[in-house]
Amino acid sequence: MESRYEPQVIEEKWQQVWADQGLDRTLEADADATQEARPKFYALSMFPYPSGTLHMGHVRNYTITDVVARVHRMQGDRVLHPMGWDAFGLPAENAAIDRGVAPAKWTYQNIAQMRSELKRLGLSYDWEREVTTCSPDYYRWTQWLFLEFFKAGLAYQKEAAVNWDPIDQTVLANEQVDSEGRSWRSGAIVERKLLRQWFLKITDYAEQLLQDLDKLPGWPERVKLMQANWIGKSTGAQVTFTTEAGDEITVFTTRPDTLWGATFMVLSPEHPLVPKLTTAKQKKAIAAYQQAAAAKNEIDRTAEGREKTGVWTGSYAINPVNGEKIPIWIADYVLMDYGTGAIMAVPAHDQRDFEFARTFGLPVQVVVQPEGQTLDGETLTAAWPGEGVMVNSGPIDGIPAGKGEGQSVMAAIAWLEQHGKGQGMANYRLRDWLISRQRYWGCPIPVIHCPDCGMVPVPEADLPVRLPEEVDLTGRGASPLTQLESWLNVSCPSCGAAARRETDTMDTFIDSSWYFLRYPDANNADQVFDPTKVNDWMPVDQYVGGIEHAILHLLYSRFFTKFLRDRGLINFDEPFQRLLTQGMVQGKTYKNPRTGKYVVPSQVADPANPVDPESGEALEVVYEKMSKSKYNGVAPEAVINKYGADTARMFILFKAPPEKDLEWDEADVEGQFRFLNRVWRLVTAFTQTQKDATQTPPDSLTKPEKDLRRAIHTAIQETTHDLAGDYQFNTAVSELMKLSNALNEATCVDSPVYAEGIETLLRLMAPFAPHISEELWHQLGYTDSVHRQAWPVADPQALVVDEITIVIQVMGKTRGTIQVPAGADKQALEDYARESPAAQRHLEGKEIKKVIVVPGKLVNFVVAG
RNA sequence: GGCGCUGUGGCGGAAUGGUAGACGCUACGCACUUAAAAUGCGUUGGGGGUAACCCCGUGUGGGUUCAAGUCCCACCAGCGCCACCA
Repeated sequence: MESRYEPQVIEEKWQQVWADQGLDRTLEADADATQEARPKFYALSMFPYPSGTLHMGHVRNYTITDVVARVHRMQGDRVLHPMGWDAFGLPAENAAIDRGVAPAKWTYQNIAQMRSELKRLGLSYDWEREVTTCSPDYYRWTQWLFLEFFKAGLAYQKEAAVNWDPIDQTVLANEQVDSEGRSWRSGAIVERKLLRQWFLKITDYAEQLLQDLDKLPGWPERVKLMQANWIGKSTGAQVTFTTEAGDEITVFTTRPDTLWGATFMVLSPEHPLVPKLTTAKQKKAIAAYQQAAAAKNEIDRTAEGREKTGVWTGSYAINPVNGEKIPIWIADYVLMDYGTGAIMAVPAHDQRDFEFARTFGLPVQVVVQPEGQTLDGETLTAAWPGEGVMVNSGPIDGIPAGKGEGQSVMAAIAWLEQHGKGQGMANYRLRDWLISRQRYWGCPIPVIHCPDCGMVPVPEADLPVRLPEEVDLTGRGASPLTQLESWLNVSCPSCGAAARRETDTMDTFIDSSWYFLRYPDANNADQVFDPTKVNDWMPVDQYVGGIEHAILHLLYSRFFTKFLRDRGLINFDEPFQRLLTQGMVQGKTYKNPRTGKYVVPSQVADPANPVDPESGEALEVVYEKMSKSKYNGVAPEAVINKYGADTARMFILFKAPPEKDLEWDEADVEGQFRFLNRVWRLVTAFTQTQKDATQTPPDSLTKPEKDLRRAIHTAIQETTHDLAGDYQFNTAVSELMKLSNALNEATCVDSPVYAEGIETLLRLMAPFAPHISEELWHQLGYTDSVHRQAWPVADPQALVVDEITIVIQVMGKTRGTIQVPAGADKQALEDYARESPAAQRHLEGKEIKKVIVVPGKLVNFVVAG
């Protein structure tokens, strides 16, 4: 009587057994001191925000990392594979506002829910190292790290613009402002308001963060490119202009060679020198322009497009290279927070400056003359940013002009430096990181404001600064922390005077910028971590997560790592050795192409030929990001209930390469379930006929045995290859299918080779489908876990073949194949090929000019005519 | 505007410069069944031929090579990131 594959039964059973046995507990470096030192492997998935339910994207992310962790365990590494919760953030506050549930309660309930869902996936986490960023045990050390930045002078306050909701009188996060610039809650047009904010000085690390991207060969190129773009280094020179009144205005330019063509200057409306430069006559106009610019939010500023606006200050500056007197304007196309907030305008060679000059009738001076043309400032219709020869440029006249580090730029920098008028330098687009949030559910910034001592850090012994849990959240007014007198009022740690706590909390990106450093020593109550343990486990060997974190999270984590290295806390400078950015999981939608509306799948009568039940129009089937409004979400719970976790895991790995988007298709899931059923029948049928699976293969094998053994060892070789380095889980799974097919077709079911095949299949399958592999492994009669078995190693002997297939080509076209002895040399191959019917057929009457022989592959005849 | 990535059957996708389409899904046919489901077997890029075989085919156009899905150049389409960045 054959048993049935019932994933629900065996999955629950084995999850319990593994938990009881502590199968997934991490092995520390000193755990097996008597044995040979084992290599460490740190496998990490980006930890989730506990929103309440698991979605398919999570399943994909964690399954990938789990397979990697399991393979490394079987290969003998000691593996760290932890999980935790990125638990601070807005949704908890929203839940509190909407439903009156305390953020902490809501968050911990969600964590419990998601943890139990995660456990049903059979992920091999060491749950004893779980971290939760909203727990005082964790954020105490977040605060401690903040103080390290503070001590190092890298945490500072300055005025910065925030999104201000004038109706609710509250600060909004960028995500709370819709595309039209309105508050998500009140619907009011969001204003910009200057408030004192905390920053981390990430710009100090701009150059290192850029340079060290080269140290990351295991990262996807595009992620590195995105980071490089974000850091945005440009090289050029800094030049100081002096006004008639003697004030200095410094500008940054990437084209110092065009200095001789600067005909005016433009300052950002917020530039501190503007009031001083403004003449009495211009005061009104300037003030009006500044006010208009300040009121504009980012949306308006970009929506305005190309139209150039600006006002003359009434003052002039002297161009340091030629002594010319040029007017100083203000305009909002010059940004205060890039470069110096001021530019020299070279309208002949910069399109923006050109447009500005034409709008306001300012002079245009050509200093780069392209070959074969004579540009004239009067008649120019667009700026010439290209190459040419320097003209009207005094000392650098006649030098070829190019972009970037071209000759003219180098010459100009050399001249500037020699005459003390400027110097070559680099500028970065990267800004300092604004980390303060005027919100409740976050890590409190551990600072006290004393009327006498000023800003005083909370002493280490007083950490953590606990986030009070008894608060009312309304979504209106300031953060509840600013109302909570019992919490707010403290005595100054330095002088004892009455003082007040800082009420801002930290950006949640801070919490996630160091969590990977906590896992190696997650329960340390005395230290942020034991450096020995962190230095042992770090860096993360394989990090897996969504591409949406390509810039911020990964950049911030790199910044933290470099900073902590500089503080002497750790001995490495990059946190993530290898990075895999997995693609999205998309759901199937039925979309009416005319109306753009989505139809509920249950209303589609014939899925093969979908029509709109209302209009009868044909629907198109498109895969898009899962969402309620598209009726295309698939809940992991439902899939596990129906097919089991093993099917879900296998399907997700097989359906697409990990970095590509994956189309969730029920029919394919069925197919995957069928495969596991085939394996089940294959192995259970085997255990009924074959008693001893442990026999060693005999010395001489029959042909079918040899063929099967080759299939087995090819599967080992290919699967191992697909799991090494560039993870190709989809082809690895297909290798498992091939091996299963080979065993199904094999005739030598009584041979020890067949038993070897069955065992190998289970071992190779264990990381992918851990439950069914374990169950069948035990059905073979073993009592130890399949997950504790060694990863199989391909036997080169088994891969040896007697005969190989050689391709016959004529003029590069394949004309047939021949079987030849495996050891045949070049000459023999050519001889066999000449005699082959395919060659005979196509060579008849032709003159052979050349024969290309690629041993093991092909013979190609090159003929005349 | 700048910088990148991707284009392969009905579909998802395989192919160290060397037999394009592995593996799977779908569809069709057959077997088993009273029937269905499940399962098993077969076919499944296009065209021609009874067959052996032949011709065409990896977004488009060129090139390199004995040989190109793969390398180079140009273009087209889709996607991503950055963007009044001096």
